[in-house]
This record gives sequence, structure tokens and C-alpha cells, in this order.
Amino acid sequence: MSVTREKILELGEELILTKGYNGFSYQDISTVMGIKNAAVHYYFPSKENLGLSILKTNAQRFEEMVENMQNRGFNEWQQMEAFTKVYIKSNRENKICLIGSLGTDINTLTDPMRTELQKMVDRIVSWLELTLQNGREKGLFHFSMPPREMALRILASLVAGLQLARILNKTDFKAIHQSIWEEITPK
Amino acid sequence: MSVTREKILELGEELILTKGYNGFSYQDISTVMGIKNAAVHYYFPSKENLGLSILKTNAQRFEEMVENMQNRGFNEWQQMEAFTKVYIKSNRENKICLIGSLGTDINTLTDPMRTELQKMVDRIVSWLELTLQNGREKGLFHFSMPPREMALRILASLVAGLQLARILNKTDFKAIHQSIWEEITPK
DNA sequence: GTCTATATTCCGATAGAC
DNA sequence: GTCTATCGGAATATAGAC
Repeated sequence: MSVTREKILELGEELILTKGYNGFSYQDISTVMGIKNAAVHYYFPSKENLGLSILKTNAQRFEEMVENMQNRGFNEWQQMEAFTKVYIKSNRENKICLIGSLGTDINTLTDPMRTELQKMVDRIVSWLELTLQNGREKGLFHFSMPPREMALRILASLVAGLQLARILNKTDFKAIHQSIWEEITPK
Repeated sequence: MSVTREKILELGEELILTKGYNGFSYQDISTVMGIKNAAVHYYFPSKENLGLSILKTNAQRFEEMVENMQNRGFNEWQQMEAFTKVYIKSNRENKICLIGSLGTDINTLTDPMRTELQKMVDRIVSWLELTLQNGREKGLFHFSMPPREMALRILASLVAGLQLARILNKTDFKAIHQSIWEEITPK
């Protein structure tokens, strides 16, 4: 696959996470790369096309991470740790996550993008739910509410944690991150 | 104050909560009102001007709510309930909140808007922190982490709860809302 | 296959009509 | 004071050059 195409995908994702889907243009990408904005249209005919590709890349990245963790024999606690570490990295880089960013703009997206976003979030919540449930059965986690409720609550905390940290202070994300672990760690 | 101006403020806020700050235009407002887009510029010379007014209106609305609750002698539990009810209403109307919406677009906002947003969120977190702390001292709430940590965690859950609910399913917000109360209700 | 010149539409904003 | 006609520029996208 072309290196230019890869670079466009990378820049596009970064722009969605920093300026929002409706807050960046092909110009933003092309000027950084030293080409004309229309050159970007060669690789991604429409902005929706680019957005969709970024979404699919992310969904795939998630699947690879899960697969990789299972190949390495990570237990549920280690898997949760790896998942939250992705968010810690985003916070360090002043980025929010794809879910929070596209969640804001969802009503301006086309159906294919909306569907892909739903699919990805649904998959992440299901994985979180299963990981929490299995981990609790093994005594790695402690909580009393239904696993899906806990999964949604943790994901929500992480997603908006990044947004709040960008508005207020980076260290506020650490507090939110810590509170999650305080809630599920066995006493 | 002019009724046209009021209507513009109302529509502008709704658009920020449904399509995002960079996802709506003066056209969206003017067509609904049956006027030309330039007429909106008479009341709000620039989009930043409109955004700032919407932010200040919201901050003021929050202060009025707090004042009103204290005048009525609401205890901390009742105050928290009233606060979360605002989010339940937003969820019913398929809207996210101003914090989540502008949090996504923060890097595309002007300094005055960013400052106003920070001020508002800071105020809400401080109020939440104090309410949680006082309520805990009275035995109305039960939690072990620092009040500010809990305040950030609850706000994050509410903010992204709306975003997740819009992506997945309205009922998912109810699960998140319930999990908050399960966490702070004394056993 | 890769990119540029160019078209089209829409956005935010100004000057001026009533 | 209230609104419209209109502008300059930016955004997305196409046709065609190399």
C-alpha cells in the first residue's frame, strides 16, 4: 500500500482527534504533506471515504490488540490495563478518542460511517463486558453491578475523561483513570 | 431583549448539541426562522459571538439552578438528583451536552470561548465536589475516594454517557445513570 | 498511477436598503 | 433597529495533465 495513502490516513485520524471531523479539511492534510488538496482526493475520493477508512483502521487495530493479548496469555487484569493505557497515551498527546469525537458529530455523518461507528463501539463494549465478567469470576476484579453496566460506565469515564482533561487539566484524566481502578480492584 | 435574538440563541444551542459547533451554519438557523442568514449576523456579528453567548447563557442557567435549589432547601441528595435529571432530559431529546460537544471542538475555538468553557466546567466540577463532600458528611452519600475525583468521574460518566447512548442505544444512558447512583448510595 | 488546474457550492461576514 | 443583496474565501469535488 502507498506510503502517501498511509500518511493521509495517519494525518486524518490525528485531525479528527484534535480538531473534530467537521473541523478539518483536505487542505489541512495536503499542506502538511506539501501537495495540493486535490491529490488527497485521488486516494480518498470523498471525505466520507477517508472517514470510513479511518474508522475501519481503528476497528482493525482494536481486534489486533485483543488477539495479540490473548496470544500472549494476558489475564483479564492485564488486558484491562493495556486497554486503559491506550487512553493514557491519548491524554498525554492532548487527543480525545474516536468515540468521543465522532459521537459529537454523529448527526452530520453519512449512514455508512454511522453504521461503522456503531459496530466498533458495540464491539468494544462487548469485549469490555466479557473481560470484566471473566475477570470477576476469577477474582481479579470486584464489583456488584451487571458487567455490561460496568463496561458502559468505564468506557464513558475514559471517553469523557479525555474531553474533560483537555478542557481543564491533563492531570484530571489521571484522577478519573485512578477512580476506575479503585472501583474494580478487589479489597 | 428581542424575541428573534432569543430564538437564535435557542436554535444555536440546539444545533451545537445535535450537529456540533463546526457542523452547523447560520443558514441552518435562518432557514428555520424564515429569514436570510445575514439577518442572524445583525444579532450576533460573528459565530464566535453567538457561541460565546450560548456558553454564557448556559453558565448562568446553571447558577440559577443552584441558587434555586438552595432557596428551596434541597439537601445534597436532592441537588444531585436534579443535576442528573438535566442529563436524562438531554438523552430523551437525543442531545449531548455542551461540555462534550465543545470538548471535541476545543482546538478550533477562539480564546474567549475556550476560556468561558473552562470557567463553566470548572464551576460545575467545584459544585459537584462540594455537594458530594457535604452529602457524604451528612451520610447521604457513601464513597471512599476524594470528592473531586468522584466529581470528575460522575461528570465524565454523564457527559460520555450521552455520547455513547446516541451511538448505541438510548437505554444505555439509563444503565450508566443507574451505575452512578449505585456507586454513591449508602448501603 | 499520481497529482494539478479548475469548477461548484457553501460558509461567514460586510455594506447598505428599508 | 431590522433585515437583504452581495462579497471574498474556503470547502469538497471533478476533469484532465503528466
